[in-house]
Amino acid sequence: MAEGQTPGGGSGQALLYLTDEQLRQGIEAMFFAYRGFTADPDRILEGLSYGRAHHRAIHFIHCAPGTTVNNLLAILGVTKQSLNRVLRTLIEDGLVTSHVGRSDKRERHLTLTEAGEALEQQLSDAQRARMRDAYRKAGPEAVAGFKTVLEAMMDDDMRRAYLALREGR
Amino acid sequence: MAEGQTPGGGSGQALLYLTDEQLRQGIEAMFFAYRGFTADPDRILEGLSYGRAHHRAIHFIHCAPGTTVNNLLAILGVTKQSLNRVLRTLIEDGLVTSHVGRSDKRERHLTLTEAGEALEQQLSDAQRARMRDAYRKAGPEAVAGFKTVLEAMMDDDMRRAYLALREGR
DNA sequence: TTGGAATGTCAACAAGACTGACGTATTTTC
DNA sequence: GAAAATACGTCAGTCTTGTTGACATTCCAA
Repeated sequence: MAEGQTPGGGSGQALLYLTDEQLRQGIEAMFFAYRGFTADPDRILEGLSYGRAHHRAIHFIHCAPGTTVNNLLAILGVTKQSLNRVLRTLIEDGLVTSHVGRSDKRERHLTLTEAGEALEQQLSDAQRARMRDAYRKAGPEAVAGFKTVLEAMMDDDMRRAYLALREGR
Repeated sequence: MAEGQTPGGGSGQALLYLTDEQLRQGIEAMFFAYRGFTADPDRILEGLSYGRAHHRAIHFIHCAPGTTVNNLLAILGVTKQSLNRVLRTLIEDGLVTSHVGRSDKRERHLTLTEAGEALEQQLSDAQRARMRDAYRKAGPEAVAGFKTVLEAMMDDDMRRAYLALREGR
């Protein structure tokens, strides 16, 4: 507890960006930015009877078509009961299809239907538009720094999942 | 819809960081990083009967002691009824005090008690520790870029609230 | 002084997370 | 071939945290 005000512990100058005050600002920036980050898709989903949970499922099924339920579970970090509620409505509404696996018939492979892809596009366009504006305002060097810090902030297994998704494309 | 793959529209090279794929990566990085960001405080609060909402209230009351309920409402972006439930438990448990305003008796001014400050320290230390590690790994230039992008990602009124908090200190 | 606006409280409800228990099909292991 | 493990679905119940609606108090201005 009571971490020092100058965490470097004597190296001075170069570590000014690690003061408690700087860190607190970063924490608040993260909080407010995340609100903006989710605001646009939330607005779109409001009208339909879907929520953020549906958005996340749709996003990752789009990224990894044919993924299994278990896979999705690991990425989203929720329980299967929780995911199942979401998936059931998406399948009922014809946005997602579930196919029994060929090699392993216990698995269900999830894919977006045409309607599902359309909604994904709509949500993704809105979120990317904000992201693009932010990136453009900030410039390429800032964006590189942004990603570096975010990556360092993840838990180890989340970073693995993140990097795996990048490679998969 | 169907935003182009190279959004610059001809400028080529310099705008490669604005491709849909780059933006998508940023979106996912944001998602995974936010999970890490909240993981440590969540773990601490798990044992106590508090959640993330309590953490947020405590954080901002700590930053602006004596703030009113309405003020807090604007920052947190929830309904007053929702905030009230959280505040009630915090007051009952002796972590927050609520004083009737002197000039305007409708207002309640909120402050952390000693116990409240202690919990704030504990939560904040945990969150800062992760932030500090991430910052240290990433280096000062990356951190500057990180903040620039986050700030550009906020809604206008959120950015105002964020900057106001920075100035207030 | 009276009526409207602002501040905050109480009650009821919904979304979405969680745990725990159970059932079924399939695969793997001994 | 029988037993254990895996993948998935479901039912039931709880918790946090958001919502709306109704209401009390206080302030201010017509």
